[in-house]
Amino acid sequence: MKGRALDSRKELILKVVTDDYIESAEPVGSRTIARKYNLGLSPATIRNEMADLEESGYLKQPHVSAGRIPSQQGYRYYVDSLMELQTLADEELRMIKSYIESWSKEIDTLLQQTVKLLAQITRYPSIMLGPKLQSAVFKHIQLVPLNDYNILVLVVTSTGVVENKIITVDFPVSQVELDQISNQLNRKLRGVTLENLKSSVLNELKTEIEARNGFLQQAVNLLQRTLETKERTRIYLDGVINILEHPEFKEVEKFKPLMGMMEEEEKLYRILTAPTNANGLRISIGEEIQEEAAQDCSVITATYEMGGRVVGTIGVLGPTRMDYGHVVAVVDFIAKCISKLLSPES
Amino acid sequence: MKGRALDSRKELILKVVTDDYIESAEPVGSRTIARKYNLGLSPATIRNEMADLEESGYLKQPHVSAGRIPSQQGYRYYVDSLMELQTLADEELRMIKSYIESWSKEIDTLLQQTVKLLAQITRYPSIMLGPKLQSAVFKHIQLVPLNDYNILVLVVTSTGVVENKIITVDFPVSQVELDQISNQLNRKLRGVTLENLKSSVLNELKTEIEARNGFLQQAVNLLQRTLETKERTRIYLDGVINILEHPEFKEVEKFKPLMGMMEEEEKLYRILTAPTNANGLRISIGEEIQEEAAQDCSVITATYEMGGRVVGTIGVLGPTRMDYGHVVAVVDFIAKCISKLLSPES
DNA sequence: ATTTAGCACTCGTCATATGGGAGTGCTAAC
DNA sequence: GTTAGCACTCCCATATGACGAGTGCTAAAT
Repeated sequence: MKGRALDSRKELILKVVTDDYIESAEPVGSRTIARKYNLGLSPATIRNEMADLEESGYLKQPHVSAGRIPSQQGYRYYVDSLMELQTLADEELRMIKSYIESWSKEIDTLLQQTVKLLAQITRYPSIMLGPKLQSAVFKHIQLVPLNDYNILVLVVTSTGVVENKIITVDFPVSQVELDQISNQLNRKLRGVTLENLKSSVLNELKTEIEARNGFLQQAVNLLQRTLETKERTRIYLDGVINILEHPEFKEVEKFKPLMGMMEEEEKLYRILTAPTNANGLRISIGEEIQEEAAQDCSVITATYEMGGRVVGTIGVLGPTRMDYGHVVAVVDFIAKCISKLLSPES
Repeated sequence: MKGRALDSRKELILKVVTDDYIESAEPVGSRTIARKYNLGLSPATIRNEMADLEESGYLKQPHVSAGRIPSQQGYRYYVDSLMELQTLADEELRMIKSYIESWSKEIDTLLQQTVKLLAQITRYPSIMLGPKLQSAVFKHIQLVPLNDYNILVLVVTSTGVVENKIITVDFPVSQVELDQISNQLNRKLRGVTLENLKSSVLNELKTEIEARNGFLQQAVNLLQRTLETKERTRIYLDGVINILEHPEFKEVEKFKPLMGMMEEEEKLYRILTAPTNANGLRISIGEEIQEEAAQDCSVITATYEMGGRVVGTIGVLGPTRMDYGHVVAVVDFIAKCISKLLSPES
């Protein structure tokens, strides 16, 4: 009974119930449906259908004399087959346009602005993962001595991302020596992707220069250590306040676990990096999110690219009773915008 | 009547009322005081004193048949004259110690950890302002061409802080040319504080090299633009969830404006940079905070230093009914810790 | 003059009762 | 297969009243 495709009238009713519940946040009853949407069906018929839908797991009742609301399975069916993708409103396009026009070349600022924009348009908390280091192309390395035993390693990649790490060494190294090393490394490594760099190039380099140059050897080690310990890209979060607009969180106790989750980068990271399907879009509903605190939430994410490669994820968190049709369209569109902004052709 | 010093018995009662209210979050009545604290006074006497304290503005009543709670003026008097500074608990010292031992040399990570620690110990939301750029000492500049018209300007300061900015130029500049420029600038500027750099040194340099070198001229302009547009240091925030533990925020509507405020860096910045007194400690109560959304809150901040100069602020936000005696001690102590960590003597 | 006991009064809180309304399932008629 | 009718359930908003904590005031005690 579960999971079977529904006949078209049941689909219609499931769709109407879900649409209405998403809009009103109130359980929807047969009478409401008959009155509000002209389906040519009497409340009694609708009741029968709803009872069937409940039995097969698509709807549920908060309590016996209330209307129906979609179950997780119901939302899933809705999202997969029933939902109407919305087109962006003029106002929204206007906001996006003005955002694109005033984009910052500072990647950090740009990402911050992007996630703020997404939160503003969707009116849900929005989360974004910075671009993966791996897919960037090596551009420049600079070694700056801070004092005798501490060296600042700067790695610049093709899009202006700067990674920096402080490394402690056992013996003093002079500025001049460091400059030499930087220069040699720059010559050798320009144009290599960090991924390759990490996995193979550095090791080749190491054997190649074996014994030829003690300092260079050291420097390669430094670089390797830098890339290795650079654990995770920054996470951007904005619009947390938006979720408080929804009645399901009007009690603090409901909101608290979610707030806790959003303060743990670790958890946000896990949520955003769950596997996605081909086109990069992903919708996770309720328990599909592997996260205790978000059982009553849904997450919509899209991946974004940089020069044709997927490098990061942007997404929205909301109650399961979320405006899927709208948010999917927005997230998808904005992910495409950021991909364009990050892939320089000029 | 207002603001006059209180006689010792009134002080005692104001202190007891405030202490008790901070602990219980319930209005405190004369009977409670007489029973709980052995002051050798009858409830009636205490009532009379409380009536006086209310008349002169130190206490107020939520409603006529409830106990008293401190007014803003009452808290102010408490904080200035009555509060007992607590000493840190062993557990807290242990946490701080383990934090110091595992400190990260990445300044960004270090600040993140610090504010998390503060939030954990105080159980209030904690905010921290990154070190002001101005007081840092110039260490290194690097110009990296990203493509023909975009140049990444990297400025490294004495403590390993990296500022980066992308600058667009009108005509292509080659890597070699940029290297020359970087080198020259590095020679000239090493050891100068950014403050001096911004205000005078760069201008001197500009006139000095006038016409001698077109590129160098350009580069100085770049540097100037970089330092100018680097508007504000990053703000770190953690432990927002803690404030939800307090009954004054059990209704979402009370919490919402605060959440909104904490998502606006602009506002956090203003709160943290209000003027402080000599020793760097500041306690702002209720309306003393120039921020609509925080009228029922207090902020305790301390400044921290880097090589003897005040460079930033760290603080805690809580309800006016805040555990001042405890939080002041912790904030002060942690500010001193971070000052030590940031002022390298090794 | 100050302190205290006593007392009437206020007001918020909590538990209980009550009625209305929205919605259901079931049955019988269409 | 659909629908009208109806009894029934259960939430919710409102009213009610008892209770208790706390007050101010007055008068007596110190």
